[in-house]
Amino acid sequence: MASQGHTLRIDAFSSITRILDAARRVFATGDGAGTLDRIAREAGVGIATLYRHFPNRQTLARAVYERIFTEEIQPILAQISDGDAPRPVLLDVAERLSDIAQRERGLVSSIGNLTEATTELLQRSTEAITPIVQRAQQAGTIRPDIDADDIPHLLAMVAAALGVLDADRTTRRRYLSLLLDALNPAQATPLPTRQPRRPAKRGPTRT
Amino acid sequence: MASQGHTLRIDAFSSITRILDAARRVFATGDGAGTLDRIAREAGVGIATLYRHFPNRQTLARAVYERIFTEEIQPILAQISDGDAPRPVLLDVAERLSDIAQRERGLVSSIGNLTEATTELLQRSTEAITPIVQRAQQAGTIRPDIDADDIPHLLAMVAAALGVLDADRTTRRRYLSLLLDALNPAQATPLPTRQPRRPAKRGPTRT
DNA sequence: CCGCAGACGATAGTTCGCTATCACCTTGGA
DNA sequence: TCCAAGGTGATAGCGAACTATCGTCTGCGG
Repeated sequence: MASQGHTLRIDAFSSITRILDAARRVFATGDGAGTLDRIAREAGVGIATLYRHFPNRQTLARAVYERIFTEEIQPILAQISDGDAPRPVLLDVAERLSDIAQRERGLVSSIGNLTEATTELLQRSTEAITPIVQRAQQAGTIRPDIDADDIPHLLAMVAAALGVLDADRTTRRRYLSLLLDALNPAQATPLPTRQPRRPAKRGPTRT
Repeated sequence: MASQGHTLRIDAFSSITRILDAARRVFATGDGAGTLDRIAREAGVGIATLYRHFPNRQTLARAVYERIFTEEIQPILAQISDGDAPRPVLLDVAERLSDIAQRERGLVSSIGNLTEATTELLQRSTEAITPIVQRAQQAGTIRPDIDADDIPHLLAMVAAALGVLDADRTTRRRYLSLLLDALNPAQATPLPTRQPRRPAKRGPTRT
């Protein structure tokens, strides 16, 4: 991993970067069954180097996820201004998180617990989230008994579940809307309508 | 697995049962790293027999989960009478599901996507869930734009997230309460108060 | 009660995640 | 400029998930 006990030597930094790039490509290809050996080869490093920086597959996957998060989600949180209404911002974040989960199937299957990983990443942005929650509460658009620390959990929970559900956009909107209504029961809005259904399965029986 | 194309021979049925029992014990022991080899040994069957019935670890884990679900959750759903208020029933189900997830760590880590697995199991009980939702909607305690088919997704999502969160009972109550408020914004109740926080983590940087 | 479909255990083999070792090369501070 | 701290690739090895094969045994329908 890249917890800098001190500064990284530039060769190590370069290895890590190339491994992450290769891992992102390989995880995105196929169903996520790509071997670590292949990632090392595509990165142009030895397998030992890969393991030196990322002790196991899950750690590597989470590091890739962190990168994607930093690119796609952080900027949204960073650019919140005082004028923004909280509801669209939260909805945007949740929607993009579920986009990522839906798009990066292979990656997600190597991450392990997606909800947990997402929660941790969102918690680093507490400074960005806290003020918008507070403003919304003063404006009465988020119930007062919600704590800013709840938001990462709630967003991660919904986004992870929706991402893996491979739900269409309408269904996702539906559940996101429900979440936001939960945050603000006083101003609940009608839910988008539902889609069809799927079949059921079998259990072990004898007769 | 045990999709009966026809009837199971009793020796096969016995093997499956013993494998499931052993798997449950082994998954419950330690962190869930127990080998399939050990499960086969404890079940008193050959490893080939295990693989014959359960093509991989995840399938086996889900079969064990299905059993636990059948024992602990199905009865609750089956015993719903017309007099029961929906809120406590849904809360009870969600709470017990998250109990299971919290208790069966090792099992859960082999299941893969817990939300998905739980949703599928709950969907088999649609017949039990539909009427209580309808009654509640007539009574005005569940918003009319919720569909009974939403309930499995919502319960599974919350229960899976809470189970893995290793949250204390208060925190879990808090989020469950929030879910129920989402179902019925008109009668939202105050949330239980929050607990402390945890630290943050490091990202890969160079300097 | 007989025959056979089909379930069984043993065993061998492949792949992949992960650990360990080691001689060699690069970086960056002194 | 030098040199040691530490990063690097190659390689060997282990354990576990899974696949495949095969000769044997047994439940059960006829």
